[in-house]
Amino acid sequence: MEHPTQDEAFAPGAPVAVLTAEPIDRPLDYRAPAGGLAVGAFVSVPLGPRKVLGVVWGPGQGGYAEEKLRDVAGLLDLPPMRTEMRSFLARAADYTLTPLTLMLRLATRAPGLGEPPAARPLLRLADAAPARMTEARARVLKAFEAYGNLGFAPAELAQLAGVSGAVIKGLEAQGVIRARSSRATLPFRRSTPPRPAARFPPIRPPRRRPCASPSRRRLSPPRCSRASPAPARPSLPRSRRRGARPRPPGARAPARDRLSVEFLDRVEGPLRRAPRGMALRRDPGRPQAGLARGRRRARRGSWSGARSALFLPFRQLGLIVVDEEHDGSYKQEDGALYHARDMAVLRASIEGAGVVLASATPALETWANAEAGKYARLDLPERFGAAVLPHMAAIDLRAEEPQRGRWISEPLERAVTERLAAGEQSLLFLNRRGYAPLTVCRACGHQIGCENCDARMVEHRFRQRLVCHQCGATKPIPLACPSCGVEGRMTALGPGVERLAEEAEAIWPDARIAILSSDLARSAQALKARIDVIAGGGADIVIGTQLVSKGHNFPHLTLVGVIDADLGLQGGDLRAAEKTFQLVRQVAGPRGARSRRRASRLFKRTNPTIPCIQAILSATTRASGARGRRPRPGRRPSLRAHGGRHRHRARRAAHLGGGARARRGRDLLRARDIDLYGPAPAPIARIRGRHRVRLLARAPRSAPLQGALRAWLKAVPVPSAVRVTVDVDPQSFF
DNA sequence: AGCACGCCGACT
DNA sequence: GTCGGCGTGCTC
Repeated sequence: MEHPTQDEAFAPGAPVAVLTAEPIDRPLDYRAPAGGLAVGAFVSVPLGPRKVLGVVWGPGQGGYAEEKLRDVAGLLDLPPMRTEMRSFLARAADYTLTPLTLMLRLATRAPGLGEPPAARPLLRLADAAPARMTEARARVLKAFEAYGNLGFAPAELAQLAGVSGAVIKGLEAQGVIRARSSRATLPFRRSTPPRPAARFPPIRPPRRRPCASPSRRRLSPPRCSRASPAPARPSLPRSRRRGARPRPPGARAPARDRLSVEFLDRVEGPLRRAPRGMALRRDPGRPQAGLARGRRRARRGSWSGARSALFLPFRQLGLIVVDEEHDGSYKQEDGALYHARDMAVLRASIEGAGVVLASATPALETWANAEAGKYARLDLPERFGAAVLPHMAAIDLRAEEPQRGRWISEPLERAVTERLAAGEQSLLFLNRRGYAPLTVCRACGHQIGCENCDARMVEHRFRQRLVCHQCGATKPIPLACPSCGVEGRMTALGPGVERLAEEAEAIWPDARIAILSSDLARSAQALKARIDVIAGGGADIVIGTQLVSKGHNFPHLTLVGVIDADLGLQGGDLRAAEKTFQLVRQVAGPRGARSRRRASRLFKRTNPTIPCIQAILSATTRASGARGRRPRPGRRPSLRAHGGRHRHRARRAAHLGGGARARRGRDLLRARDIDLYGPAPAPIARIRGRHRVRLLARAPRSAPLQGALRAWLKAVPVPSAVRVTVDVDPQSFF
């Protein structure tokens, strides 16, 4: 959608298009109130029985009976959304094929904007049984069984149980579930205290300003006013200047003293024009406090934050730093499927700002962009974080296969024993939570799966339960086979970190062994504390999942053993190799610099000749593992269809790929050089009881991908119950 | 997010 | 026929 200029204004009574943050994928028309409106203004508008937040997006679109238009309810006391931000949201929505309203929601979710999340009490199970039991009601009760009677928001409960809101409402009306305000007493589901109720900004009466230009406030001068700031000074985020976060020795953020002249040249230009900066950090994985502060600060200066910081209303943005740009948590995986790194690049280009993508292990696409000359590559001076390059070796399991039921091979065992003797720390990395990924009956071969998902249940020995890693459902470990009834033959197959720890305890009974796995901590804080203790030398052998790579520094670590690194490389996930490479580098990378020890890494795998492993082993420069591994694959958007819980709908979802109209859709893509594969059942064809299929497209880099996909979505007969989501650049192909 | 509508199967 | 239960679509 074209944007009018910021100065565009609308007379009282004129139809204006207002974009709300509601799930309607276009702006709705309203009448400008007395006093008129400027484009970009934050307004409150009536929608059905409610009043919702919106942004004036342009002149009325028409197409809706003009006499039915309702009036804009009020003008919010906020600076209007700038043209750059509107344009950013529109282009981001366009690029990711996300409804524009969803993008607006991201930009307005910060506290201090938008409606207060109604402090509605949470629903808990009461003692009453429903008068009539139905399939849907049983699912709700089961959800309580699986997750505990913790209290859920209505929508949350509906989602967990896989039912519509109507079911929840019905049960509530019968007194089977009851609302009780207990938000604050929940032990760890919610880490934030209840929020104050009144957060809706006061609505001021419309101003008498007929068609004048919108309020162009004078900003108070920035607090640290320097004519020509050096990049590391006012431009870098406050948290960093405060030194709130200790930086690992291999830090990759621009450090003032060490930046190359070239870097200064490139960065100073934009900063001189617009001396404000934003730094994106990896997502901490829990709700961000302080976004309201971020909003206020962003208008005047700099801010650092996770993905959500992308949508803060900076003015005069000069530089965006994306720290650890390769990190997977920059990819938002539900709702709007965007990659924060790419959106940072987009935003910077709209704002005329510079971007620094910082990483010791760049993502493939970043590497390619640098190779292609689209990005300038800046290598930090070698001595900066220059660890002695760690020694790496592959263990060929064809020769060194451990005994059945064991996963620590001879050479790895010897290496760990050596480290133990030297008083150094070892890490055994295995990306599988729990004790064993598979529980089978030795009598009949039956495997225990989740009832709601087509996934196998994972044994968690500490919890003494089987857990579904897709939906979280749990059940006790059965003694007798649920299929054939034979007792005592249920067997745990395959390794998880818990089982690996068991093996390690048997081998090294005197060593201090610690497991680092996200499900073994009660809260994010507890987890952090635990990691700190372990990293500080509290364990001799650390057994961990990918959690260990999340930016933690293990100064005593000198050995990393990757258990079954090859498993991830042979699955359907084409990025697995890249991820493994990055992970190992992150964990054992230049961080050893401080201790000046040589870190060695051992790959335990069956076939060390696979190119990725070769690349990792021969890595002599920071990113060479990414070099020359395979030709650029072009772009591979993934399309997923959720068919709902009914099998016939799932089947209809699957027919997205067949039929006459679908064939026309396929031709439409092929005409633009885009191939469509599938549909195939998703690797886990059912999650939470919902069936899913997936299609994979392959497009050359030059193809007009978004337009083609949009046309395809229009041409293909998508049944109403089927939801299709498109991920333009998926991180994994699931 | 909340409500109205209309479909469907169970019961009168 | 009717009614309760449920998913779906609409909201300017």
